[in-house]
Amino acid sequence: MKDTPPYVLDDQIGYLLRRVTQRHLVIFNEAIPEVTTTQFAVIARLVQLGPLSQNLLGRETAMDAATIKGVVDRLARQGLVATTPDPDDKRRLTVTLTQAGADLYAATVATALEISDKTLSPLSAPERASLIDLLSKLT
Amino acid sequence: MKDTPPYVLDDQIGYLLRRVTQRHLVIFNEAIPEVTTTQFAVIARLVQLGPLSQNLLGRETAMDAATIKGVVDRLARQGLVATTPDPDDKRRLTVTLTQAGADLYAATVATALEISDKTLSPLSAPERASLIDLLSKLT
DNA sequence: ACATTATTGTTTGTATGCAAATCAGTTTGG
DNA sequence: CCAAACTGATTTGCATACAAACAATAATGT
Repeated sequence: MKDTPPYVLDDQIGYLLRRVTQRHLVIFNEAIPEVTTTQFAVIARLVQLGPLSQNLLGRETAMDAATIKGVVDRLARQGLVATTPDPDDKRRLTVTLTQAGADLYAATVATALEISDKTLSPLSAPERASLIDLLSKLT
Repeated sequence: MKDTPPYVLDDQIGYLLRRVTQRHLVIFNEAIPEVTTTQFAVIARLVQLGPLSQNLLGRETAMDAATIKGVVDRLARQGLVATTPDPDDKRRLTVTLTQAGADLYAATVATALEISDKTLSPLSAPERASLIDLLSKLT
């Protein structure tokens, strides 16, 4: 008859994820204060995939419809994206990157890579690759 | 002269952390709908450390003063913790686990461990240990 | 003793993030 | 064809999460 293992908060995957995320957000915000990590993810997807409907953009960036709406609204307020109605489907709202959005991406993408590097800086190169690989499997 | 590596959103540590966290929150919420992950972390710390001042409790659970206040308020509303003024330091608010809070912890801690397991279920045992170890280094 | 500094807690504002309800528009099956 | 099912977008409500400003209290140094 085995004992239940003790519950050590600091070793739980959820708690570790939260703390590492916190550290990453600080690093990101110091390096690119103009936008948040989620906003940058949206911009990166628009660069990669071109204009998308709002909900599809949300799915491509792992945000539900309510969340992506808020993010797109704030990006639009900053002039980084624009929304236009879709003539083929009157329900759809097409989200497009503006020139200002494209410029911001061009100006910050190298920094974004440095941010990822800095977040992983306590790890060796093989450890970094291993962590990315392991996290990818948990998606 | 080297090329800048391409920016692949899906390989960025921040994006992966967000997605894995999302998956974990779903698993947690299905298994223990009574409280959130952060609320459970607070309860676990109170079990481990006993009554603490609100801000110290926040530091022990990686939440700033504003965040821990909200979490404590919601736990108190559910009757899982209670707050009492500290006679020795009139600024301090001591947060104590109630009997209901202790009961909930006792009833759910085994499930909480299963949640961590389920979150890590796509990984082998050595991979799980490796991931926990790598994440711990990024705190 | 007392002015400076630090700490504790609160409040406001902004930004995710999800659930659930709702409305408009589109697709599909019989 | 047309009712039913589905999809896109919006809104509300709740729960983190942090920044900044504030008031009350405590600790510190001279």
